[in-house]
This record gives sequence, C-alpha cells and structure tokens, in this order.
Amino acid sequence: MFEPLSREYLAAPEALEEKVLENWQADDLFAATLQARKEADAFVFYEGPPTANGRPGIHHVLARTLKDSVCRYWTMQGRRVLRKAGWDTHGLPVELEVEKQLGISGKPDIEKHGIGPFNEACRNSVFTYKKEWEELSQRIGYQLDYENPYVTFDKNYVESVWFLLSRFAANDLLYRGHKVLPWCGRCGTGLSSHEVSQGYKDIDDPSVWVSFPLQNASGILADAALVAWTTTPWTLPSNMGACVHPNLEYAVISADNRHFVLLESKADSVFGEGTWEKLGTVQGAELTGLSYEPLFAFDGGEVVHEGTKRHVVSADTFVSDEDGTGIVHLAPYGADDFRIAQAEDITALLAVGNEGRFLCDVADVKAGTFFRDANKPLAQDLKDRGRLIKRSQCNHSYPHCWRCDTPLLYFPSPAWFLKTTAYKDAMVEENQRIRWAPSEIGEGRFGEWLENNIDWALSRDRYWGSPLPVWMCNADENHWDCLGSFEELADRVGGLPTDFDPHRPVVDTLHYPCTASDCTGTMHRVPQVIDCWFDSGAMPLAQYHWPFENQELVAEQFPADFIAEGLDQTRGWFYTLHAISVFLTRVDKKLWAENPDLPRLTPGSAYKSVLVNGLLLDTDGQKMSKRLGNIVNPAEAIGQHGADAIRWGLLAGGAAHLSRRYDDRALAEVRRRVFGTLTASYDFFALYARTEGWEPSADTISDRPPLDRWILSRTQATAEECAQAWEDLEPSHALRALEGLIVDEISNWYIRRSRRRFWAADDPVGQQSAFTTLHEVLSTVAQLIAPVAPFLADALWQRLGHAESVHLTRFPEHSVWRDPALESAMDPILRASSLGRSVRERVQIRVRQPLAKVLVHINAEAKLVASPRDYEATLREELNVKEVEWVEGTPDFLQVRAKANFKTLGRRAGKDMKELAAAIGTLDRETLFTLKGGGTTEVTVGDTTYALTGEDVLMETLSVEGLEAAGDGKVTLGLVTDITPELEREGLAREVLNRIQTQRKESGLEVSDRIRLKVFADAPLRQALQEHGKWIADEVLAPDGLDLPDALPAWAASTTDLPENVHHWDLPGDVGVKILVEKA
RNA sequence: GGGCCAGUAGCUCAGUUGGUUAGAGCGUCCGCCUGAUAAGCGGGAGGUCUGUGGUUCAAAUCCACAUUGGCCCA
Repeated sequence: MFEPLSREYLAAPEALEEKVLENWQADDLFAATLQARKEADAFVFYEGPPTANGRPGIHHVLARTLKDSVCRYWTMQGRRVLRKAGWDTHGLPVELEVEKQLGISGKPDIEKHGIGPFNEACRNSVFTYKKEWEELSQRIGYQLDYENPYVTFDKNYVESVWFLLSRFAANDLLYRGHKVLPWCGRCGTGLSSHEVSQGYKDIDDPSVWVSFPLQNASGILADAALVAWTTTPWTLPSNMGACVHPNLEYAVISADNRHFVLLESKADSVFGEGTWEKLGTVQGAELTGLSYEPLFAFDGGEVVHEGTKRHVVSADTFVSDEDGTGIVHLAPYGADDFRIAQAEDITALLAVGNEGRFLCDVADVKAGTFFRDANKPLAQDLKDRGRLIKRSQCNHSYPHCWRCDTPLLYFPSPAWFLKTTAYKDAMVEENQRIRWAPSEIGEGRFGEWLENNIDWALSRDRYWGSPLPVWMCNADENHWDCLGSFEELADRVGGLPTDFDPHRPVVDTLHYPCTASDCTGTMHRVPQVIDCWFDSGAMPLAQYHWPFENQELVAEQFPADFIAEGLDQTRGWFYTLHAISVFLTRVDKKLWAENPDLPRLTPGSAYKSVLVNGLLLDTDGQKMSKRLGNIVNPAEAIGQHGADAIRWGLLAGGAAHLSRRYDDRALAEVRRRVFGTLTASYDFFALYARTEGWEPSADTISDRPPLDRWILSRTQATAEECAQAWEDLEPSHALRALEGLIVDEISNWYIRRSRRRFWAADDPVGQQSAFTTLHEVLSTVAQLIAPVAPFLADALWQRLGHAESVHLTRFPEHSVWRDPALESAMDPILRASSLGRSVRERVQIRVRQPLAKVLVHINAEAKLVASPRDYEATLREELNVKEVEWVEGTPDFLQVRAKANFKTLGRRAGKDMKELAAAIGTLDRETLFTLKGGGTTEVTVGDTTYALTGEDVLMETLSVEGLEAAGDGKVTLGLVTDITPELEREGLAREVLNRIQTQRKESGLEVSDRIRLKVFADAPLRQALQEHGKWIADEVLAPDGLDLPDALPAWAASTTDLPENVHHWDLPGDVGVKILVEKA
C-alpha cells in the first residue's frame, strides 16, 4: 500500500495511463458503471456522430473531453448515462474521397463506373478511419459504447429516416420546388459551397447597362426607363422582373433626350458627367407594381415557376446601392431572384437549361449555344434595338468547376423541401427552453437563424446517401408517394429482394403502378438522396430504429439532457436535431392521435442543454490546417503529456465557447504545477504513512485540530463549487477551484504547516488526525478530478488503498466537513503570514531567525464568527516568532484611516459622493471610534449635511507605530525585531540544524534513518549548541545526542581536506562550523 | 452585406448583480525554505482594462459608434 506515484507519473504519464486503461478494459469498467446504475434515473446524452472518413485531430480531443467529463460527472452523481457511439457515414465528402480512390471524377464518371460498385466503395471507405477514431477515443478515456454504435447507412437507420420523412409528407410539409445552386453545365451537377470556393478564377466579362422602358407609368415617370446593370447578358432573355430597394431614393433624369430612372449617385458613371439633368426623385416603393417592355421576344424555354405576372417591378431589401444602378434585373439564375419570383408570383422562365446551353433561339443566338458565348451577340442585338445604354468590360473573379474548369452558372434545380417555415414559431419557442452554454449563442446565433428560417432544401442529386423515399408517377408528376417503411414499400412492389438494402441503385429498380384513380402511370423513385444532415438530425430516433423497435427506450431517452459540439454545428446538427424533433413531437399531431399505443415523446426540442465549444487554434492563434502544417497530432501530444494533462489543459484553458490555443507550454505547466503538486502531496503522505506504518481505519477522529477541520471544510467547499460548475456547464470553473485547492490549500498551506505532525511521535492523537485528514482529503480530490483526469484519479485513488475504481464511486459530498466560519477565520492568518514575510524581507531578517513577538490586529470589519486564534500555533511557526499578541480594539499605536462605504452612501449622496468620500477620508480618530462604537456624526458637503453611522464608514488599519509593520487594510501586523543574544543563539542553532539536515539528505539517508552526529565549532557557536543540542539531536534523529568535542582536531583549521562525512559550512555572521553526519 | 463572439500585465487567461486598492499562472528581478529535494515558497517590478463618446455620484463591467481578430451565414 501507498507506493510512490510522483516520479513514475511525471516521468512517463503515458505509461501509467496505459496501465490504468488496461485495467479498465480488463474489468470492463464502463459496463460496470452502467450495471451499477441499472435502476437509476437516466441522464440522457447524445453523441454527435463524427464523419469517419477523416483522421481525428486534436480539436476532436477537446470536444470529446467536454462530452466525456460532463457524462462522467453525472455518472458519479448516480445517473445512468447511456452513451451510444455513432458514425455519420453518408454525404458528399465520402463520395469525393472515393472518387479520388477510384481515379474518377464527376457524375458521368460515377455512372459509367456504376452506382452499385461506387456506393459499395463508399460503404467500405467509411470505416477506413473508424479504428483510428475508436483507439484515440479510448486512449483519451472517452467512455462510449463502441460495441453498438449507430451507423447512418445501416438499413434500420435509413428506415427510421424514411419514417420521419413520411411524417413530414403526411403533414403536407414535404414539397417539390427549385433550389438555385452553383451548377456545372458540363458535369450536370450542383456544387457545394466548399467545392465552389476551390474554383474561383479571374475572367473578363461584359458589363452592360440596359433599359426597361416603363409602361403605363404616369407623372414624372411617364416615358421613363429603368436602368439595370449586369455582367451576365446571357441571363437577360430570362429576365422576369426588375427589383428596387423600397427605401432608396431614385433619380429621374434626362439624358440623350430620353428619361431614365436610377440612383443619382450612379448617373455620372453611366451617362458621363454633365450630360444629364435631374428631373426629380422617386422612392423605390413607388416603383413597385409598374410593368415594362420585355427585353427579348422568343418562344420556348422552360418554365420553372408558374406565376401570374411577368416583367414587373418589385422591391426587396437585398438590393444594394453599391454596385450597379440600384435596380436589379431579375432572372431565375439567382437565389434572391428566385425567392422574389415565388413571393411575388412572377413566372420564371429559363432560356438556358441545365447543360448550360440555350434551349431555344433568342435573337441571333441559336438553341444549343453555350451560355457565355451568347453574351456578345445578345449585347449587340440590344444595342441595335436601342436598349443597350452602355457597355464595357470587367475583370472579376468568377467560379469555375473544380473538376472540369467550366465556368459555373447558378441554376434553379428541382429539389425537395421541408416546409420548416410552417412551424418556425414552435421552433423559436422551444429554443427558449434550451439551456445554451454560453447563452448568447442560443439567443443570438441560433435564435437569429431560427427567426430567419427558410425551408430546408432536403434533396441532393447524389448517390451515396439515404435515398429519398419518394416514388413519382411517370404519367403525372403530381402523383407521388412518400413511403415510411420497408414494409410499405414491399406491399407496393410485391415483396423486396432478399437482404434488401435501401441504397441506390437497387432501390431505384423498384416500381409499382400509380394508385391515383384513372391513372395508368408507373411509380418510379425520384433520383435524389437525402441531405445527410437529416440523417444526423434524426439520430435521437433512428439510433434505436424507432418507431419500429425500442419504443419504450426512446421514450425514456428523449430528449437529451445534454449534448456538446463545436460552434460550427449551430446551423448544422443543433438545427437539424431541433427541426426534426420539434416537428415530430409538436407539429405532427396526427401521429400521436392515430397511434395511441406509441409511447409519447416529450414535446419539444431534442436536447435540454447544449455546451458549445469554440475553435482550437495553434500556439500562435492560427487556425490549424494541413496547408500551414501546424496540425497537432493527438497521439504525439498524448505521448508527450499524457491524456489527462491534455484533457485538463484544454478544459482549463478558458471558457469553453471561446477559441483557444493549443499550447505545449501550458500543458507542461499543468503537468508540473497541478499534477506534479498533487502527486508530490500524495508522495509526502505515502512516505510517512509507510514509515510510520499508518493504515486507514474506520475509527472517527472526534477532536481534530482546527487546521485539519479547515482543510476538510475547504475540500468540501471545493466539491460544492465543482458540482455547481458542472451543472452550469462551466468546466473551467471547476478546474480553477480544484487547482486552488490542490496547489494553494493542500500543498502550500495544509501540508506545509502540518509536516511535523506526520512524524511527531510525542503527539499520537495529532498524528493520527493528520494522517486521517490528509488521506480523506486526497481521496476526495481523486474523486473530484475524476471527470477530467480519469487516469490519474484512478491511479491515485487505488494507491490510497481503495479497492474498486474511483469511477464507480459517487461524487463526494461531505456536508459535515463544512464549516464556513472556520474557513473565513483562516483568511486573516494567511494575510498575516504574507505581511509578516513581507516585513522580514524588508528588514532583512531571515525566517530561520526566531523573533520574540508579533502583534496582529484584525479589522473589526471582518466580523469573524470563528476566531483566528485557533490557528495561533500555525501563525507562530510560519513566522517563527515566540509569541503572537492579538491586539484588541484600536489602540493608539495603530494608524487608522477612514474610507467611505460607496455601497451605502452612493445612492444617498449622488453628485456629492466624491466630495463626501474625501471628507470622510479626513475624519479624525475620535470621530471614527464614535461611529464604530454605534454613534453618529454629521458631515456637510456643499449645502447638504449627511448623517453618518458606523455602516457608512470603513475603517482600515495601516501600520503600527514604533514597530516594523505592514497592513493591507484588513490585517495589520507589527513585528518586534529586537534580537536578543538568546534569540540569536537559537537562530544559530537552527542554522546548524538546517546544515545537518542538508547533509543527511546529501548522504542519501532515509528520513527514518538514525545518525551519529559530531559538530566542531568555535566559542560563540558552542554556547548555542550546548543550549540547543538536545533539541537538535531529537530533530535530526541522533539518538546518541549531539557530540560537541572540546578539542578541535588538526584539520579543523582547514575548509578542505576534511575526513569522510565531514562538511564545512559558513553560517551567517562569519561563523564557520564542521559537521560529521553518518548512519548510526 | 448580416449575425454572434473576443480584445484586460511581456505571454496565456480570471474578473460574479456597476462600488473602495483590477487578479492568477508563466516570464522577469530579488529573496527564502526544505524531514516533499532533478521539487517548492515568498516579495517586488510590470496595467491609459483596444479607441472615442454616452448613461451614472461611480464603468473593465451598461449603451452607441469605431477599430482589430475569430467563427457562421450570404
């Protein structure tokens, strides 16, 4: 029992941690904690599924540590915390990775390769890094059930996703529409914003200003034409409207004998300075509803939105006054344009199709022309017809396809939407019930996002994803079904293939006759797959194949008490979880009405609290990226510092939501300062427990000294702070409190001031109390650090002699230890110690030199319940004084100062406060004492007289006349610095004692070894040693006493060439001494 | 362009509802202790709390604007 820990741990944290890990795995600790809490209340946690097609980085260690620590805390609070691992397996990143592996690129390549083999490759690639993730997670102590993870491509998972989607459809919240996407006409595919950002290039484009002559306008606008600007003349045939800003003021001008409307500030650049004349102004809002002459007349094209209007003016705030003319030409090739068309019911017609080519002849442009090649002829045509006002070239950066380098167009592509805007209010309301840490994200970032909610574009024109379970009739596109289970599909198609897997392409081969009456069409699945964010958002239900299985379990495990992810998930997982759950539990009333046996899920969001963590930057505050080469390899970091130090360092390094830096130096400091101090404290305890043969016993110690009760109280206070911090989702607060307890209170104060008691054979009761107390304190600390430093906690716990793992214990709660009065009484002692050392420093008297007396005065304001006098012995030893004199009242030799109490006076005094404070500062001693004695006084400032009571004035004591003194306002201390010959001799004796101990240590003696001791000294020292020899001998374990020979040997004159085991020392005051220390 | 966050000592960060002298660690200077010893401790020095304006008797804290950086979304 009580083997040392410090050296072993600090030298190689990794080795110790791996040993601990092996034990956990051998005992299946995670299963054991769950087993022990089988009947306990659940604390529900959802694991946000990582994408398993990339290596885990150090930032994942941060997120996983946060999750793990909170879950461990609640487990220690006795809750049953299931932690099902999960993997996000679908989506574009997987496809791109596989394309690279297969050496193909783009949709045509994939289809040539075959969707079947392609998807098979995707499925296999997903787990390339799974093992690495699992190993890292385990190595950092992230407790998670890896045996039964949820996997989003699993057929059961997909079936749950289908079910959820069918519920949206059943509530008429699934609809077909168009989504404007960056689009490559050659590849025939939409691109994600990430892909687009990889392909910007500078190219030249025409820049044209065209006119829209108003029709049926009156007044100043009669015969005027709007001026619009574009760099994409190819979109002009598809022009469907013009848009202005409702609140901008537009000028009506005359130029070239015609009238135009545009922003006045832009007229010079379009028409040239001095060539135009302002006729008047008009508000944007006044232009709305007017119609104008279309730019082109042609037949054909594709209608993508059937509306009641065309070529009209509308107003919207997206119009800016910076570029162009303040009047925007609307065509379906823009997201804002498309949105306005839908809102204003404007018909949207495409002249350019999804291959990037014209669908019909327009002016001189033939059908089939590539869109950019039409710019010139169209501009020429407009010029010929007088509709082109100005033309120039502009060079700008334009997105290109990263695969084939073709310029992209924005294209309204058919897509399926979830009508989330229909229940936006419910989402906003439920968001207010979520506890966000930090709260600003819930109100701000997430709240804003919900307020500006737009319908969820759900479909993706891709291959590797949950297939959209919509079957559509080939005769009438208005006939479509959204299927909600494999059984339903089997019923329709007359049975499913054996080992049915719902992925493409097999699912695409399943057809059935249209069920609409009088329709002879066939139902085919639509080609799209589902946005993989829907997969992950469905996780609370789909992870348990709900509602097909586990109905009761899901009812218990919904919603989550806690989730935690990075800030980047605000509009990702945090949103999709919320959107799906609010819909299912609040909007879908039919489901619950029609299925009374289905256990009800608590209405609301999918999570009650969420801890958001910020970015992890490198040491210089730079974002970690492969390009910069500043990625921290987690395995290397763990090898260097150990997982616990990294966990601690990452969590302590600032508020969780702030971006913080990964700093090797900070981690090294955690190891040294926190873990080093803790393990050294344990080693101190263990050393003397072994030496003295101490063992823990069940006996209670009835009468512990105040210092022991103090540290117990502080430990319990810290436990309470930690519990509060975990419940507030503020891990760094818990760690700060623990660091203070470990470093300042246990090590630097309690142990430092208690050391002697551990070997004090003359006080067995005190010794027993010291051992028991420190054992209890260290055990409690092991439990308190367990959520964050699980390895060290367990190693420490077990070395302290506890049988089972610390992780099976309950979070410490020893309310009987708590004694706030005792705690506050220590404060003046700590202050007095600090002041005393400060004075000694100033007067240059080292601590080893005993002094006769210290005077201590504690400000009456402190109003202490318990008396600091309980700690008098502690203070005496700390300051090395013979006597502490507690000064009562406020004797004349104390200098006092009055200060205004701003809190009580501020409101009363108002503007006079400043002067009043100054006046109070000058109050004399006598008045002060009157006040403090319960009397009152009056102070006049300006015209107002203020009646003051003792409460309004704070009295500080500053120094002591006639003594070397110091004060901090609350405690004043005066040191009697006269050194009598007697004290001087004791000081010298202490110097000798110190040298002997040093010699002991240098000779490699154990602390309990007995020694033989001989001291060779001259006259002045001899007297000191004769007086204190017995005491010295006792202290240094010299059973034969201190041998002080009268006659000095010949070598005593030299300081070199000394016999073995003899050292020469120079003591203060030019005193030399030679000491022999050898093992007895 | 919109939203959110941050800017405090040379560095990394605390700072509770506005209140008296803005704290800690690292680094630096000086010193000390040691029956925890390849550790440890104390005492100094070091701050226009990003800037400007405002509210207030009183602002690091509340408000506005600006500025720098970060993230998300356009």
